[in-house]
Amino acid sequence: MTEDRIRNMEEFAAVSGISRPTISKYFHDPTSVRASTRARIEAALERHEYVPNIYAMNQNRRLTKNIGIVVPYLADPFFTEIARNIERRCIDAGLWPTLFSAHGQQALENDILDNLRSLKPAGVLLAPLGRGSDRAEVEKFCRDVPTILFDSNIEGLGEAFVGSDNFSFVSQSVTYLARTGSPPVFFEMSTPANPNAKKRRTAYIEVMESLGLVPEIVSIKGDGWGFEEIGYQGAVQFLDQRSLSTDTVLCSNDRLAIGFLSACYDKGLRVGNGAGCALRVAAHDDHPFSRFTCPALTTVAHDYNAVSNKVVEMLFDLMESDGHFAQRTEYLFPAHLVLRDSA
Amino acid sequence: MTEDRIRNMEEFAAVSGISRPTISKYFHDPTSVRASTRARIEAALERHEYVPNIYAMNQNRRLTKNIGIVVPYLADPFFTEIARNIERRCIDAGLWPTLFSAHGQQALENDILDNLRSLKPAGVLLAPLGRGSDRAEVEKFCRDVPTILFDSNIEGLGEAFVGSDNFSFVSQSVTYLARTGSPPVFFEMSTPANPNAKKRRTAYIEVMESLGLVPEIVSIKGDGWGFEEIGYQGAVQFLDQRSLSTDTVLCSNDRLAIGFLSACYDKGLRVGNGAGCALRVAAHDDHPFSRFTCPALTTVAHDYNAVSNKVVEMLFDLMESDGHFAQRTEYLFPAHLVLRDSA
DNA sequence: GCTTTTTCTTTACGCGCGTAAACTTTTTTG
DNA sequence: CAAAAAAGTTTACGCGCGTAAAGAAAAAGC
Repeated sequence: MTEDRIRNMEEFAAVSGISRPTISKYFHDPTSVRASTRARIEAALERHEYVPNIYAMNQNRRLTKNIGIVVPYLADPFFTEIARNIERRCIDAGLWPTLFSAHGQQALENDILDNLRSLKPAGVLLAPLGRGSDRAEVEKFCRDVPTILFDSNIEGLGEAFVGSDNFSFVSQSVTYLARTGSPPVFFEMSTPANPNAKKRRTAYIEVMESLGLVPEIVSIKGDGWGFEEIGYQGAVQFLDQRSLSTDTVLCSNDRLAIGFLSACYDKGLRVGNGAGCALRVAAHDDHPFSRFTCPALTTVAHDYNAVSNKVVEMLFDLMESDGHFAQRTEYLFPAHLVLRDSA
Repeated sequence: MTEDRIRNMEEFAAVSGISRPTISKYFHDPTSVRASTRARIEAALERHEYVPNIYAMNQNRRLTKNIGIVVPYLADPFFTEIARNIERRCIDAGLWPTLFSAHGQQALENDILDNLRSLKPAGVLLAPLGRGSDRAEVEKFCRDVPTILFDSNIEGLGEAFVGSDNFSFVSQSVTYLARTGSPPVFFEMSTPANPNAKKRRTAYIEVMESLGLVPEIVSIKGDGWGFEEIGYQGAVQFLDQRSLSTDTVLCSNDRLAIGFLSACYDKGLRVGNGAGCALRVAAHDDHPFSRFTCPALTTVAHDYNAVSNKVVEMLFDLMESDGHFAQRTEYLFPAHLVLRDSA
């Protein structure tokens, strides 16, 4: 590697023997120049280390290669996992993804959308806070920036929505539980941050009734994103105050169940299927830690791969459609039951 | 809000009645202009929505307001938590933090450092993979970009290091365990990714010997960042093959302990202090989920706040010192014992 | 070999803002 | 209130690159 440091595209054009506009084309899309030219550029690239200045590149380009990924709460391994998948696919496609977390706060979500605007992203993948989102702000953002919603749907916003089918979750857990023992009560937060929770409640009622069973819901108080703690406290109350009408509990999501199981353990209640077990507990999401609860949690799993694949596929379509689809579409993926020891 | 959309600083200068260079100064630092001028600018800002183009801003500026935060594995809630703290403080200081995760992979860590270079960050806060890092690459990066290391120290790299004092962790856990029951065996991965693990092992030996006890270490195989699974498998082997010489296990970190406890549960071994308990288990880190293990995990906690405060403080110092300290300093914060039910 | 098509070169301008210099206005100071 | 200091205005140039237009060169087609 020669020692003369290349300062800009002009200089690099000089040492490579190719004109600057052609170099510019190359960096925009290497396949857009003739193979022989490409070879010469890449040869020069190995001799003289040079990287174009992103700021100068993005300044005039109508479309950058930036992709914004926004999740509501990164401390939840569920989102970390899905974000990781999406990030990787974007990188592989030559894009520049940036991950943001609203940390459960509306103000932060709004700030992120503001910042994102000035990043001039080619597309944004947004998993909104849900109930906690500032609908007007999100709506304004979606008008200005090509956005695909995932995980939490906000009716009518964004160019498309990709997520899991909440009915599929609940129908599988409920039918399994009802088939193998007493029908479940539904354990949830009374004011869930996430719209999926409401859909799961509705689905629970529907499925129970279709089985000729009487739905029974336990709604616990609690705000914020500390679901495990909320589940724990709720379980303590629930187990203390209540003569159980059934021995089967279906939690709205795994994180509530983690707290619930912890409370059961502390109270000396054995959870599981076998003899000597006082309770069965199941939930939804297949949280990365659910395999390590005591006992291991029976749950219904997202199709992580299908969802993240589809999100990215939609993103690419969107970029090719100039940032706008003729029609807003919703894609819902079915879930699958994961049997472990807790139910 | 008037409807004429402002396209650039020139136009905004016109409608606000202030010259463009002054407007430019204002956006660089609002306090650098006279209060009366600031008021006029901010009044105009409310009438005409205008945000300067970051790309054009950063193009010529010697120093951007970008801050890079790099962690080895974002799916570990420990890093999510500390990243959240740091992000918030940067935002409050008017900086522009961007979070990256190497997802446990060296190639990705290198990619991130490459990208970060072209972001021209004013500073980078780097928690390296550790053993998995490409030392040469990180070293080159640190020469070009003002970097502060945290969590994992790599000797000599970066302008400073901020982390927790591993000796403090281990001395507290070991002395507590030895005082209240049998001395602990040390349960760890044989080839830990993180340098902290090695320091904890050394500290364990040292503390045990200083108490006149014989150190005993169980090293389990396993690669990658799925510590819970590794801990689970390790525990299964350990519990099967081994006649326990002691009933007390000290895990190198909480995530291993989560797996360990899960295995104990599956094997019907009761963990805790009371009568009827077969084992005591403790660990280090105070992972956000440790409160919900069965039983709740006794552990030694990082001083999250002190660490993230110090990291950011160092970052600000670094920016004021033109990106370079005369001397590399290491700051180690003591940990504190968190007593729960597992030991 | 000649024409057509593709690719590259030359030339030129603009993006939105940073910033330096010289000058003017406003504020502070004694 | 005059002088000094501080803050603002005008003017001008540059950053590194995108990109359009016109012409030259190379590749492809027949």
